[in-house]
Amino acid sequence: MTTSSGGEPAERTKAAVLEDVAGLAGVSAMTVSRVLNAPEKVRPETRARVLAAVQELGYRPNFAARSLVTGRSGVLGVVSFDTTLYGPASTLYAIERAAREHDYLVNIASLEAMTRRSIAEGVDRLRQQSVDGVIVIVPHESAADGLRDLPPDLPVVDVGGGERLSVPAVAVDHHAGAVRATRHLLELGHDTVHHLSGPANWIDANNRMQGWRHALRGREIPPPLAGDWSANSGYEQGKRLSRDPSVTAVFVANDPMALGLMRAFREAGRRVPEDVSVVGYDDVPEAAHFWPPLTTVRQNFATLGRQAFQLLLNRMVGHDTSERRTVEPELVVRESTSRR
Amino acid sequence: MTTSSGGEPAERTKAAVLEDVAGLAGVSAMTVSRVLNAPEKVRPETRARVLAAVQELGYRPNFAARSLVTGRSGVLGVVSFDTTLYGPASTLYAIERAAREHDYLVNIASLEAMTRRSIAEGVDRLRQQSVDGVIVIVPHESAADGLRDLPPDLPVVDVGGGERLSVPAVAVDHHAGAVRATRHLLELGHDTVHHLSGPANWIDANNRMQGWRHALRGREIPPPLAGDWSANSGYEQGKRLSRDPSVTAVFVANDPMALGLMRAFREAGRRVPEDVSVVGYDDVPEAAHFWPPLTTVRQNFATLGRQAFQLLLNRMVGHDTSERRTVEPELVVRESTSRR
DNA sequence: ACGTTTTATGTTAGCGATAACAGTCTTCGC
DNA sequence: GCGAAGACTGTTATCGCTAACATAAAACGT
Repeated sequence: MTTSSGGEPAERTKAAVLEDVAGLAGVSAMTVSRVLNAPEKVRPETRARVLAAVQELGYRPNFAARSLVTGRSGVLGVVSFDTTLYGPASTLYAIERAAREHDYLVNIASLEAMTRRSIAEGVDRLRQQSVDGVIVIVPHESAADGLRDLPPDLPVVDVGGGERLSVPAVAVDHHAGAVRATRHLLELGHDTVHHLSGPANWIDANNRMQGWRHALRGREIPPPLAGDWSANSGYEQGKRLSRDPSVTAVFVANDPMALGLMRAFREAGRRVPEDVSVVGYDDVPEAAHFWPPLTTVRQNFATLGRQAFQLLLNRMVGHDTSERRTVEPELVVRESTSRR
Repeated sequence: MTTSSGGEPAERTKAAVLEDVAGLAGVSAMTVSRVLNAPEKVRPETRARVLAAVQELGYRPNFAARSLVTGRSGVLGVVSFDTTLYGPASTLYAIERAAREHDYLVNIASLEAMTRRSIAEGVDRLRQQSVDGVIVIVPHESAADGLRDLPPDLPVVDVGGGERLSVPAVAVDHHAGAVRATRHLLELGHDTVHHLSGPANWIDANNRMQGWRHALRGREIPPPLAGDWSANSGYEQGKRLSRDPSVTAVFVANDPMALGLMRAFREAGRRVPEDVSVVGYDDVPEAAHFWPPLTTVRQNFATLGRQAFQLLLNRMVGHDTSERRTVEPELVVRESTSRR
């Protein structure tokens, strides 16, 4: 496999390396390296010659070698739970785009479970591949713990992972979002608002529930139900809720569950929004076409992702801010809510 | 935490390297390397000592160094267009899981556009980071071209990228899926079936359209409409279609568009399924809770992703098969279709 | 003109790991 | 009991690149 002593220059057998380019251009390897990394330090003339050689040989720098000597890899990692869910998927996508603009590649590590262990393990997997930094998208209580004892030398940024984090973080202000959703229903004249929450220990679920509670202060607060984010769980809990004739308004913690819930109500003969108003959360692209079109709370995942990347970039160049940024969600009123 | 072995100088300043571990364990670096890569070649006793040293120093192998010498990186790349769409997201997720089981990490490169250029560029981005192989998820006509002139040394597998590909590929048999969907409607007594297709030049869209055409042989084939996969486009085209009273059955190329279309029909006073039957495609998790619950064609993205990874693994160990595997979709009958 | 800076390129020395070969030290056959 | 095979462990020699220093050539000031 090695270039045996053959007197002829080995053709396209092995990928060209720096030395080959240097030879062809009649310069030293170092000069080639400079052309690639700091072109302004090389005379235009030489540069052109080198570039031509690069072109001719189809040379591509060996990433591992460069990484070995510079200590940077140009890759950043994203640890996420279920990249199939709308939120994480959108965030990931935004991160990837932001990263690309800065010439970073993105490595993903999705988690089997959301436990302290598995988060640490995910970060570790990435770290072994020497990523330059990690963004963690784990909207679960366990995130805070999982991030507690990380190697301090690895820049980490969290997305949507709760309050008391030891690292820079970006999050959507779900409390505010929930308050807006709930107030909207109250302002329509409903005496109280029921709540279908997300699964226990999910940060988003908790924050939204707290926001709902907060907005309901001074009123009767009905016991919340919990789903698992799926339309199916919304349907199941919806069937239960639809048996209670006093229910006139429901704030559902995400859109798919709202969809399921509305179906259950409809099947039970309760019209939305005439008999009961429903507000969702997320504003998935389909929400505007649910039946009826869903009033919901829009999260700007693109901004979230971009901000996360920015924060990570800051951390990577040294700024040791433990900054925490917040993205405001927005209520989108459509036709699933109406005056009492 | 760290061992409280006081008095030791220069702790936790630099990450430990092989040599450090070797020193602590009283062996050579090579032996440490062996313990990590071929434990059976080291006496249990020594192995234990080394492992203890690894533990104590919190040693992690330097990926770049290893990669430089072995020529393998343990990373594979996925080139995809829009990882926000249900299909690609699910496929990506499945690939990631399969990869993890085999200790591979996944690098993603999403594309700005689907052109030959941009695909080549995406593969290139990944290649520069020396991925061991690439899976391309680009369900567009341009994929075939984009994959034509790839470096032959890089293992590449395609997912859902059309017929005449120069690389191993996995794909869902959309033709069959569309035939099933269309036949289902015909069997329910509809004279013909209208079609709302995906955007031009998307492989899936074309295949489904062809399947639909095929199933309609010998009958009047109404001119198909085209959307852009979004619920919104389904709504717009639905409005148009709902004005034609002769329409009694529609096969829609994906579920979100079907959702939008059903909304349009409903708003136009045409009941689904009493007046018009609708079949979607994808079976997104929400489809069962649309109103009415959507009859659709289920694609098994998990299988698709797993197979893609398998194929890539084969190619990476040398098997130069240009194998092409097919995954069969399945019709799921729910309540959006009924007898004429 | 001359030393001094500036600019352009070359040299040397690793980065941290593993492959390949080279020793030791056992173990074993007869 | 002694050479040979085997089991472990150690010694180089890279892998491809870039930091840091060294050198040669050009530009500059007075």
